[in-house]
Amino acid sequence: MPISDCEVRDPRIKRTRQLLQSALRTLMQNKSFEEISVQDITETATVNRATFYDHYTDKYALLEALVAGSFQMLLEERAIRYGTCPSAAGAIILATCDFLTQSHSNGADCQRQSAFEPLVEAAITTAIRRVLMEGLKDASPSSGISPEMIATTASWAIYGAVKEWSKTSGRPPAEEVVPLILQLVLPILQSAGSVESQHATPVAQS
Amino acid sequence: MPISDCEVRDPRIKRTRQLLQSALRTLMQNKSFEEISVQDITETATVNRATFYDHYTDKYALLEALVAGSFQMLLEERAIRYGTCPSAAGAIILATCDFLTQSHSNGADCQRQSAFEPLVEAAITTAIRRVLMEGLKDASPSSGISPEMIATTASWAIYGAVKEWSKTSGRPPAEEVVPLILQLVLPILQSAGSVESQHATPVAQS
DNA sequence: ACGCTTAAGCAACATCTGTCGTTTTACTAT
DNA sequence: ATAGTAAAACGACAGATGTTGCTTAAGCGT
Repeated sequence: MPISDCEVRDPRIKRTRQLLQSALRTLMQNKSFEEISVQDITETATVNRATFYDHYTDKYALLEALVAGSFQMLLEERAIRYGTCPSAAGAIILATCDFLTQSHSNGADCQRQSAFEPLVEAAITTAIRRVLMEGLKDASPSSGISPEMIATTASWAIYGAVKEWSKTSGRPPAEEVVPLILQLVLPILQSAGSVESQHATPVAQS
Repeated sequence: MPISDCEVRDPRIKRTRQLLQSALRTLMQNKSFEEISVQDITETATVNRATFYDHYTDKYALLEALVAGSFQMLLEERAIRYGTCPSAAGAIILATCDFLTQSHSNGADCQRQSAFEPLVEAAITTAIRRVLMEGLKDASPSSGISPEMIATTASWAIYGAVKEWSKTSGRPPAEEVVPLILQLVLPILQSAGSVESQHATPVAQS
């Protein structure tokens, strides 16, 4: 039975999971995710196959953990916290752009891989939501909309927008779309009855 | 090689896919998706197992087709088109609410099913995006944001919001959240430089 | 009605999966 | 240091997967 991922004291567990995750990382540089078997993973990780199932229910769970961890780390590296204010939200959007383009160019062709992309999506939106919630937990729900609802909606909107951008062929650089996406997402965040958002904030550029 | 799904002339193909999809439907009333094997599906569909792979790469692809088709049908039943205006957007949100609660109560316990939910999400956002695009294709991109970007962002925001609502334990009835979600999503849609959206439209209820 | 085309049925295959029980080894607390 | 705890290795299992080559039969155009 897989134990929650962060509160791991035992170094053996940490080691094994690390091995499995980096093994998957390595393999995905050559094969597409769907072509990789649990056998492949445990083999290159030098871990017994049965041990794999002590940690993850299947390879999809491993992928989810890998992506969630990587993205979480990226956010922390950039010291992104309390994501409500425009600058923080912009930083989150930029990070998502970087992460997606990076894993897109990762050799793992993102053709029609039935279950691959949807899983990544879930991992990323969850991480974004977490950061946004930090910045919303002290906001009064003046609009009748719960902070959870706002955080979830905003996180999905961000991921959707970035995904749309990342799959555009002749896409502009990330720094250029970030303000555009921000323009779409800010109204959502400002629906939280925060201290200074009672006016409409039209953003009207151009 | 699975052929695109709607342009099917041959009645044999239509028949087989129908059998497979309704077989999955039936089985999901008792077992969770992860517990269902391709064997189970083909068995209850009275279709040869090898034939399954002539139509879908795996059971996840079948699920995706099933969900996409069902949701699409729901939208068409309600005659939802050109989803940009508030009333149409509200109808889309309500439909999503209904669809999610329905499939949630479907006996398929939505515990930690690694790849199940994420896949459903992809199918639904795609369908929502399609409807939204119909209403945006004639909107001038005055804000520098492409209609595709707006449609994608809005569709993800909608799905995220509805999902958050549907997993809330003591949730209000659907009719009650629709206007709230609408309030979050409308600003996105109105970022398209449509004919009559230059004013802020604050919606300010309560 | 007839023949061409193509889907579906069928059997068999190597491989992968998920699980179990047992043994061995590594960490933790005292 | 040592005993107790828990993870990892190992071998083996029934079952599911995805693919292949071949045969049967249903749909389509003439």
